Amino acid sequence: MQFITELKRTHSAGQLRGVDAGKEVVLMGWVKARREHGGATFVDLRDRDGFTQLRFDQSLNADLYEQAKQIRPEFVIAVQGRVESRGEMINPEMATGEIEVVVQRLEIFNAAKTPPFQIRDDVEVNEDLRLRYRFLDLRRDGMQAILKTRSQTNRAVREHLLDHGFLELETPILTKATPEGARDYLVPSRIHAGSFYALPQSPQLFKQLFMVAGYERYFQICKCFRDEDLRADRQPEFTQIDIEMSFVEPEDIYAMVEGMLKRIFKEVKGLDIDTPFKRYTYDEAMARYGSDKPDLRFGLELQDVSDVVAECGFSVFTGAIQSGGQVKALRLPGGGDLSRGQIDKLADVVKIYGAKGLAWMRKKADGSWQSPFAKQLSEAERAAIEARLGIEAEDVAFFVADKPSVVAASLGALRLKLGQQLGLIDKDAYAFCWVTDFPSFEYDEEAKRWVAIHHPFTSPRRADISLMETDPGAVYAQAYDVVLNGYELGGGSIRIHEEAVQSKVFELLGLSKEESRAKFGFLLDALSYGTPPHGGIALGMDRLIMLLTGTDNIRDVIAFPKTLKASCAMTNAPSSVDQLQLDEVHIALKRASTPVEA
RNA sequence: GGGGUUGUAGCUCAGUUGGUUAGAGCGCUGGCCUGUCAAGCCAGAGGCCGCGGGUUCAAGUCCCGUCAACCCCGCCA
Repeated sequence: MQFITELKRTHSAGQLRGVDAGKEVVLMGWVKARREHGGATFVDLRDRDGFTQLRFDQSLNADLYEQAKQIRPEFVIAVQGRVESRGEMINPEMATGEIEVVVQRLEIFNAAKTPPFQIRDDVEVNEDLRLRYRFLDLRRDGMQAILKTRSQTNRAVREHLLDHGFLELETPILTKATPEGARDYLVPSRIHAGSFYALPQSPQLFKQLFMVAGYERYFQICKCFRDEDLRADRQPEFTQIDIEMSFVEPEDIYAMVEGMLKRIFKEVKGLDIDTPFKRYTYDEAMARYGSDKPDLRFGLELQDVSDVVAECGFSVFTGAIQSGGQVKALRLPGGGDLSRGQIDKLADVVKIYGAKGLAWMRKKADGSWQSPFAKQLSEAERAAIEARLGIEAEDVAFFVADKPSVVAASLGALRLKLGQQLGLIDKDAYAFCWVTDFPSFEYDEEAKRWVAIHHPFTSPRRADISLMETDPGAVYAQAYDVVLNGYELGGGSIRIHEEAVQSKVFELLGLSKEESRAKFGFLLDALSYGTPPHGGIALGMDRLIMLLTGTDNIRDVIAFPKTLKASCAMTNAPSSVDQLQLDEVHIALKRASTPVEA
């Protein structure tokens, strides 16, 4: 025995071809399948490269044939043998199908219990079981392909940025809690009783300080942490491609990111994507798509009909307009065959986003309207709506009347729902765009104060700086998102590089001079010691991999993800800790916690 | 914090208006088979119907609670 010390693996399991016939080889890997034929046993041997058929033949070696009978799926074995052509028996379906390895020597490194689920892509398995046995799930071809794509993407990012003069620099994981933004993950300090580090929500300030320090072009592929509720595309810890550049304006960032994404798609998918990307201002995206991350793979744009129905007899419309709202519509060409039941289901969609209801009309073949509110409109008003929306016979149009944020959210969601339901989305398309000119601030009704929409270090447009004192809601930011197929792939901004402007923003956000000093004194100091104009962007690596691999679940692209409740099904993190550990970090629990099995 | 879906064999699921002994495919175990291709044929084992209450003569099925996973709203500078 002692195979591993005597013999080295000569080939991977995906490597051998017809021309290799006659070679003596050593393969090591996992048993994917065993087919017993009474006198001959075939074993598919898998490694991360592929799989190769092994043959154990009773007539050639009876002892070995008996040994092979104990082999089961997922055993890890090593074999030495001779590559033979399969002659007439070639399997064109598999890469190594021209050959098989006739085994002369076998060693079982490790037997395997019957796995809790079959290791194959075509067997559906409950996700929580997959996550509990993630080390088995990750053996599946599909998962291996995703993580290989992830590795290739990392490589393409690094090569591209290094080629363009960026330095890959690291920033702290143990850092300072921030008053703005997402909830922080906290780490108690042992040495400083009662004090806490926070895990970074992003390396935002550190990368700006690299610019202050004169590094000019920085990037990092880094973990970020946000303690907020999760979604299909959100994890508590996620990976970001973090970029910052000095002496730039937004156009420089756009060009750089477009070049990088072009390279990624070329190297990873072999696809040439079109650049430059389309551009929409935030206001335009919201108006036309009801979203700041529009899915441009299909049409169904929204239309404002407020002016047309302002004087009509339908109080749902006029009431919304009179209280400062609007009425917008979405025309569905050929939607006339939707049933009432289907329309009711669509009404449920808009209600999720706060719409009180979904008004609709259908233009029948004879030109008349079928609609719950048709009678409330004059003939002229109906004609004006038809003209505005371009309604033709057998079209349906949907209307939402409410305040603008509700109209956008609900019709935007309805648009996506219809796009998916009616198969309007080309699954192979990659529709990129930039969304630019976000508002800088919005008023938080609950907190009764202004908050930054992007982050407090984002530079307002220079012309808008004076508006900060008079009309903060009218200030637009030099902020931009890059959007792909309805996902926010990344976002960034030109940063404030003047201490006076930064102080003004802190003031607007309700931070006193003392608080500003306490929380961000180091930043204000830095801005006072020679700071270049600078800006950057961060791209969500996990979402990028999702789009590159065609999954809609972020857990599929993370090797060891958390569940929706932010726990790890495999390790059972988070778990309780010993009293001693708590004492060391000066923490007393409010009430005795239920011990969690670690 | 709120709304929704799911939970039955190792896995994926079926299980009627509440009614006899809870089924299927895959997997597993054993047998047969020398050219299979994530084989085929035969046989067998395998069930806390998520958990706890309740209604009922009778509950996998109805009701209440609870746990877990998932999807969404809020939240995510």
